[in-house]
Amino acid sequence: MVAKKKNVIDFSSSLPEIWRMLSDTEREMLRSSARIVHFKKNELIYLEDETPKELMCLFTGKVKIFKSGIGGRSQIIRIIRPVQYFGYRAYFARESYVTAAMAFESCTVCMIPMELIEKFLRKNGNLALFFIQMLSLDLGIADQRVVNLTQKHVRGRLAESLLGLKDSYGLEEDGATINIYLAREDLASLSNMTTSNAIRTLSNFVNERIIAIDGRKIKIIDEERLHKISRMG
Amino acid sequence: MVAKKKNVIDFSSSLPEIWRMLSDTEREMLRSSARIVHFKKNELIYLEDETPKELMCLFTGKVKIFKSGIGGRSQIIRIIRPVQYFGYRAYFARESYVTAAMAFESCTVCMIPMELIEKFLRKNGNLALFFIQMLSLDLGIADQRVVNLTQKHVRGRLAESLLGLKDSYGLEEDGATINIYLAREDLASLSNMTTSNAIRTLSNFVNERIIAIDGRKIKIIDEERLHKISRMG
DNA sequence: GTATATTTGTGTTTTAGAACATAGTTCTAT
DNA sequence: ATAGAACTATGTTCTAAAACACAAATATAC
Repeated sequence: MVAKKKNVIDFSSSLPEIWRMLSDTEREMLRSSARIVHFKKNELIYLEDETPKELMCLFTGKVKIFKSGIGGRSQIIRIIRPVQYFGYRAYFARESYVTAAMAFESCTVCMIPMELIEKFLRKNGNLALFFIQMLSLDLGIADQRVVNLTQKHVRGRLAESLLGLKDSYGLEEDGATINIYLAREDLASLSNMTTSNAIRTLSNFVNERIIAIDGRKIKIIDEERLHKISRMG
Repeated sequence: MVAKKKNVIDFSSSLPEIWRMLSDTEREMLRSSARIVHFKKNELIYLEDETPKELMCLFTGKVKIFKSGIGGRSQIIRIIRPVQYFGYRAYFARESYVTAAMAFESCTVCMIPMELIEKFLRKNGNLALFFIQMLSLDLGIADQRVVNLTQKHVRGRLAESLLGLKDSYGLEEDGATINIYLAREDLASLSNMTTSNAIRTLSNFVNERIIAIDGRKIKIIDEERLHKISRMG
């Protein structure tokens, strides 16, 4: 039997920022306490109200971070792409998770005990700054999102989501199709609208030749128009 | 002439968390580079697109952090009370400010060069953790706010804002009147609604004996009802 | 491979809240 | 002290988007 892949993970390329900032001893500690976990499509990675214990780094796959709101209506807060870190905010805030995370598709995630990370960053100013910068960027995005979701109309919000998905997950070989396979319901939850409205507005975009649809696959035809619609709200 | 108050600021009580974590040398450096600035009611403290240079700590007064959204429609993102730090996120993210800050009322603010703070926290794990924790708490609040502002109805959002104002600024001696003097327009901007709707909904709350109004002063009569309205959306 | 569940699509109805209009009231500046 | 500006209040109209209803098309499980 061939050696399992998980034992020969190249952390230096998989955990780029963190790995680079550590000393040799720290790297060894990290290597021995990190674990790789696989999640199937639609599997939950962590749940609201759980106690955060590990820093997670998405190696492969796609993840959504979501919140269940009023009357259980759930809302996607952000999406994670390889190689991004997630799951650490609540630990640092000394809170339970206020969000949940689910695999959009089959995923591999590296889990590192948060105690270890906290220990490292107390000594390692660069690592501390790295986390401060990630949190600061996310907070800026969250502030922007408040304005976008509350002030833009349905078309603007959907256009913005499509552009955001393209930014996060890129395009397929044809240079136009967004590289994600997403249910209309998720697209709606990301854009803060009902599923009906996501479907309807998507159809409108097709009629206006801004996008093309093949099942769940979305091809961007007129990106400039999308930008304009997103900007105008 | 009497010595100016600003020269005898007691940093140990005014900058509680940060001061406590510093060494004597660091304290001396901070003392010599910090400056105290006074802002009059409605004066701008910093502007969108400016370059962030200083950590700010509100000693006295009340401050709003706001963003101008689609078509210049402005929205209050968060409010600051004494003694809270603000104005540092954009520096850490290596961005320009994406928000602006304005004094609700006459304020004193302590300004500390961010370069100094960054230098300190690279060496000082506790200080780094302090900023990480503040950012993590704010990010959690921002995520919650996205759901609240997009899913709750007007009544729920207004009830939530009133309770938030009470939490931030407390009550007056009567144990019921919220200790802030706020225009309806600001209350609307905080709750993501039009001024008309803020006024109308406030009137409804008065009719329902949940609150009482005397000009801009708001007295909470039935806090339990407010909580219920806020929770139900 | 077929049955069942889920997702997608579209038309219709309803409603919350924005937009607008106008008047009375309270600040604020000189 | 008074004029003008800004804020508060309330009624009316209009509209975007939610809610609902029901096919049709896919996906998933057994």
